[in-house]
Amino acid sequence: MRERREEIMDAAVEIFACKGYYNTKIADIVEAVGIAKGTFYLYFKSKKALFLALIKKQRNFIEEGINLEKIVARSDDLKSFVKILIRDAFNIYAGNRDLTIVILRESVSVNEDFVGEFEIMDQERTERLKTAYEYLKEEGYIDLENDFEFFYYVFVGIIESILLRKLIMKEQELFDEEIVAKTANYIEKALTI
Amino acid sequence: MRERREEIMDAAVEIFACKGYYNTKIADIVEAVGIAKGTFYLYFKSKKALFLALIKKQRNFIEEGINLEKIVARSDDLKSFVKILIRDAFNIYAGNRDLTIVILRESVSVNEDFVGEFEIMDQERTERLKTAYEYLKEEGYIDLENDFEFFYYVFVGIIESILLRKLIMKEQELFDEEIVAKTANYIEKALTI
Amino acid sequence: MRERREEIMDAAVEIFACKGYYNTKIADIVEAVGIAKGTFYLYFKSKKALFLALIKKQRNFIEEGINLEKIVARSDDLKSFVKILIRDAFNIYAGNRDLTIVILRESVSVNEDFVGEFEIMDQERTERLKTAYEYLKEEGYIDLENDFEFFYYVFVGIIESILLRKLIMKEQELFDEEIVAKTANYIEKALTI
Amino acid sequence: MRERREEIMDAAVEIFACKGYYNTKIADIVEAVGIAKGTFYLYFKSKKALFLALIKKQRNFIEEGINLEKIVARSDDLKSFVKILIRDAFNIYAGNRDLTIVILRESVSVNEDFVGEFEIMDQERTERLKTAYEYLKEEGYIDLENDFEFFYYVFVGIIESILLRKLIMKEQELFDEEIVAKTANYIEKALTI
DNA sequence: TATGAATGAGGGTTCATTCAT
DNA sequence: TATGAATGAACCCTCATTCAT
Repeated sequence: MRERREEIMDAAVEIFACKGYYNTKIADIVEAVGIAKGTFYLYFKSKKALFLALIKKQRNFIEEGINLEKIVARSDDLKSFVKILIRDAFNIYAGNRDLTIVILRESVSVNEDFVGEFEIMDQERTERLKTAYEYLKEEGYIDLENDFEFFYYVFVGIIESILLRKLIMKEQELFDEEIVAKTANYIEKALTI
Repeated sequence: MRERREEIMDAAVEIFACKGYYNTKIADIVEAVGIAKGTFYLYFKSKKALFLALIKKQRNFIEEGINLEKIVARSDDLKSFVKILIRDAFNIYAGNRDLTIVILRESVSVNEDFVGEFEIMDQERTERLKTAYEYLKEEGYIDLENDFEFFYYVFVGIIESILLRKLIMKEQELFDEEIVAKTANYIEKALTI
Repeated sequence: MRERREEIMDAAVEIFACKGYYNTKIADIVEAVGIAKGTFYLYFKSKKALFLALIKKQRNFIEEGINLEKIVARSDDLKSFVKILIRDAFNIYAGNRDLTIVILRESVSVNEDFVGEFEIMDQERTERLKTAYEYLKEEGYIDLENDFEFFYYVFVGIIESILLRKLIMKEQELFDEEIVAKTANYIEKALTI
Repeated sequence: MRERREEIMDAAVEIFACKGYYNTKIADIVEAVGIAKGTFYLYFKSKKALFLALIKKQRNFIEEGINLEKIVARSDDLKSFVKILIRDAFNIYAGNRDLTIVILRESVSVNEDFVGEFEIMDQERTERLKTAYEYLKEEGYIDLENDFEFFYYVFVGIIESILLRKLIMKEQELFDEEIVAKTANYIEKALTI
């Protein structure tokens, strides 16, 4: 049954989002799912393996949800590019609210077991941003003076800051078009000479 | 002996920064300090109490290190205000690198026991930023359109993003004047119409 | 299907011989046989029952393979008697190498559940040796001074010592005629005045 | 406190001797000693580490208790040599009855974790026996025809057989001089042409 | 103030066994 | 007869905290 594995991951995500990785016990998860402890270990080798599966899941969501080529095709200036990118990103996050919270939180925290995975996630993000950055520079949308390092800080910083507040506040309408527009606007201004 | 308490906090900060709160054992801390386990509990009621003391310490550093009135007095436009504020902030963080790492990480993570404290820290920061925001608006440095929510996102997001990368990368020259200038520049642009 | 039961026992013996009773999981056995876990329990009430069946099997091998009356009929002095007995014994063991290893090992080890069975096995062996001992004494092949206790120690000790080394070393030609002759020779000397 | 460690080892040996390694729980041991579970782990890293310590202990007993040079000095023919050697060996075993049982049993059983240690023990025994064998051959006490392999089988087999029965039967007077004399006698006869 | 041996609740994991299909 | 997902008791081990010295 493939569903059971999903069920466990869903329950785990919810609890992890609420209590964090360390404060979540296997007992909590299996109770939430309504299965016995042993059953958990039919689907995951360990608590750690479960978490790694969650990281993988989020990576997949991002990989599937963010297609830079499409964004490029649809955009014709910095503002529209940023807007589309942010809209896509927010859609992924809003569609996986708890998972996003979990990954965001634990990636900042420290855990030897996951550090490697989170580094890979960050590298992938850096790659994506680098591609975007090169595109924007080539098109003349941003100036040569702009350095990638700060391009990254501005993008990642502002978005993560918003995520952290919005997701955790459990607001209903996370990311309506107004938020998207505003976010895009601020980022665009920061990146324009 | 007040020093012994400081000694413990210093050792704890160093280890927390490296291994995180949950992976740090009291045994690690007392070994680093060179005292017995029992001694630890003469100075701190519990591991939790130690961490709360660290949060308090960081709050004090910030409260002492950031004096908005002085910044206001020294600045005469948006750029100079932001620059001074950021320089002050970076000075505090660079001067307490490990503590900053610890607080930054654990504040994003979740722990029922500290959630309240971190909320207070965030409120204090919000107050400070609000004060700054009001000042800048009154002076006409930023436009009425600007809403505080995004003012906060831009400020906090960009700075925390930089902190996270710079502090953890263990770069030697964390925050030289060039970084300060650049950071101020990007933030200023984001906040200008 | 009687064969399925045999199949399980054969697979179990092989794994028990390699990993020991406690380190062998039902999962290992059913995987080796290529059946489902549930199927195992159609043929054996429990892991313990499986092992008891193996003990029984070895008892049968020995009972069928060692016929003292025949040995008596074929022998005409101590040396020939011992030689035939040992040849027969070694033939049984070499023909059921893994089973012999398993029984030998676990009989020395302790397990409440099997202690009774192993005691019966030992009693049967003691009976056989006693019969042999009486015969040899009657025939005047060994002297009255010889006490049965040591007769047993010499026989059982030397043979088990050889078994333990030879079986486990996985030598190809376990028990050729030379080994038989030598073993018989040493035992015979020990038992002769 | 060095005594506490000894206390745990003593209790463990007694229970291991009775129930075997796998059927002995840490809970059994700490209950016997009258300490809490956590205390056990102050003295031993794990159950496995405890057992390794027991193996080490037995190796030390043997190393201290069997001094071939002294035995050589005291003996003037095969019989006296064997007798002294056996007396010394039996003294060690009788003086550490339970430990001897435990080691004897588990060395025959299989456990990946200890296999290496038991191989070392066997090598040491083989060394000792080889030394004895060479000495006896040089002195002309045993004939050149005698091969070491069977010398080992006779010695080790007979003694272990006796040990297994005598120790486990919990007879009071394990190894009086009569047993020693008899054992020596049988072994000597087996090894004489 | 300082010690460090002792505690024991609690967590992750294993695995023989069951049972609905 | 055959399956294999599900079970849960039981086990090893950790670690924050205590307390007699």
